[in-house]
Amino acid sequence: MSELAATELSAPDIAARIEHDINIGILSPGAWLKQVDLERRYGCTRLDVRQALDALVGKRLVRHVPNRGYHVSEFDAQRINEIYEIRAILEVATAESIVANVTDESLERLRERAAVFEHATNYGMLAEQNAANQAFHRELLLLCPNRELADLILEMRQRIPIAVQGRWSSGARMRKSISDHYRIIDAIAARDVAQLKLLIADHILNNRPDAARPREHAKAG
Amino acid sequence: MSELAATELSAPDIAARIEHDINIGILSPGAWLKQVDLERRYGCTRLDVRQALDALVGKRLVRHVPNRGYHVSEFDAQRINEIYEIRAILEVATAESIVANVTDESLERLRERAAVFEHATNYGMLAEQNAANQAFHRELLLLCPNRELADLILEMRQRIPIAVQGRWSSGARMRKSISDHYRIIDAIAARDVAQLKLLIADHILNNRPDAARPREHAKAG
DNA sequence: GGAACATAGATTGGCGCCAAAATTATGCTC
DNA sequence: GAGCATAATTTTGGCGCCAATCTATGTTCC
Repeated sequence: MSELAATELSAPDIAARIEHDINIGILSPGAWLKQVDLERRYGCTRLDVRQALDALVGKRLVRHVPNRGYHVSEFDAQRINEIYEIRAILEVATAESIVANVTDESLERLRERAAVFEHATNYGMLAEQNAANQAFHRELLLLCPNRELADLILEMRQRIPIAVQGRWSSGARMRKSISDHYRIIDAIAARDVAQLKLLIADHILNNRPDAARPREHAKAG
Repeated sequence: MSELAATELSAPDIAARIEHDINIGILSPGAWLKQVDLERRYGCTRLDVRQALDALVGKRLVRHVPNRGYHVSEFDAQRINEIYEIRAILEVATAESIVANVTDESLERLRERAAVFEHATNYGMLAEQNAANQAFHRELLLLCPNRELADLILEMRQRIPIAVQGRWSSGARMRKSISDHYRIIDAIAARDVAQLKLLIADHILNNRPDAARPREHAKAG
C-alpha cells in the first residue's frame, strides 16, 4: 500500500500516513526521509511534506538535522523504558473513572474489540493486529471522561513504533496480550478497581521488549 | 519588551517568544494572531511565523482556522481541570525517584530556588514570579531520571497560560505556594515519600483557579 | 430606516524558483 | 593502487509572488 496515492492529500493526512509507515516498520529508525521521495510516494506537494515532517518532529517520531534533512528517530532501550513507565502511570490512573462510567453496552463493545484482536493475532498481519489492539484501547478510553488524559495516552502509545517494540513477536506474547484484554474486561465488569490497576500495569510493563527492561537504576518515575 | 527584536531570530525562537507572550497574557485567549503583526513584532520572516504558529498548534496553545488564520486557544474550566489532574498524576509519580536521587547539593539548590521565588512574589512581576517558580520545579525534575517524564511534565505545565490560571492572583495564594515549596523540600530532606506525594498533589490541585474545581462528575482520571 | 447586496481592501495560503550546503562521483597526484 | 583535492549532482531550505478567501465599507433597493 501507500504507493502513489490516488487522491490529493493535505498535510495532516500525509503526516498520518508517514506516522503509520514508521509505526509498522516500512520506514525504519535512522532512515533518511528525502523530501522528493515522500513527495512522489504520497503524491503530494513539497510544502505538504515539509509541514507533515515538522509535525512529526513535534511528536518526536522524526528528527531534523539542519541542512541534512529529516530522519526517523532512533529509540534506545532507555527511552523505550521511560515511555512505558509513563504509559503505566497514565493508564493506571484511568482505572477509577473507567469503573465509574462503565455500562453494559460498553462492556459488550469491549468484548467485541477483544475478540477482533484475538482474531487478528491469528489471521492478520502486524498492521491489522495493531489496528485491532488500538481499537480495544480506544474503546477503553471512551470511558475516561478526562479527554485531555485520553488524548495524551493515545499520543504516548504512538510515541514508539510498534515495529520497534516487537510486541507480538512471539506466540507467547500474543497469547498474553489476548488474555490480558479479557481479564481487564472481567475486572471492569466486577467493578474491581484495585485489580484493574494491577492488570493494566502488568499489561503494559510485562509486554515491554526484553531489551527495554530496567536493571538497577531507580525505578518508576 | 519584545517590541521589535534586535537580532534575527529563527522559527523555534519565535515560537518560544510567542509562547511566552501567550503565557504571561500579552496575547490573550481568542486573540487573532495576524502574520504581518508577528512578522514585525518579532522582526522575522513570514515563513518563521508560520512554522512557529504550526509548532504552537501542536502544543495546543494556538488554534488554526483555515482561511481565517491562527488565534490563541480558549481554555474552558473543564479543560483546565483536566490538565491539572494530569499534572497531579504525573508529578506525584516522580516522588519515589526524587527521594531516591536527592543529594545535599540538590537540596541546597532547591532552597535557593524557593527563596528566589519567595522574593519574586514580593518584589517581582508576573513574568519573574513565573520564571522563579519554573526554576524551582525544573530543579526538582532534575532529580527524576526519567527524562521523558520530566519533559512531559514541563510540557504539561506550559499547556495553560499562567495568565489564565491566575495562580498568584491573591496574597493568600502566593503565601500558600511559597510555603508549599518549603514543605516539599522538607519532605524530600526527610526522605518521606508518602508525605511528598501528598504535598505535591495538594500543591497542584489546591492552587487551581476556583472556576476549574470539579463539581460532581467522576473524579480523577 | 433597515436589510441585502456589491465592491474594495486586507489576509491567508500555496506554489515555484533559486541559492546554499552536502553528498557523491571523478580525476589527479604521490 | 590508495589518498586527496576538485568538480558535478543531489538535496535542502528560504524567499517572494500571486491567487483564493474572508472582512469591512459603502451603496442601493425595498
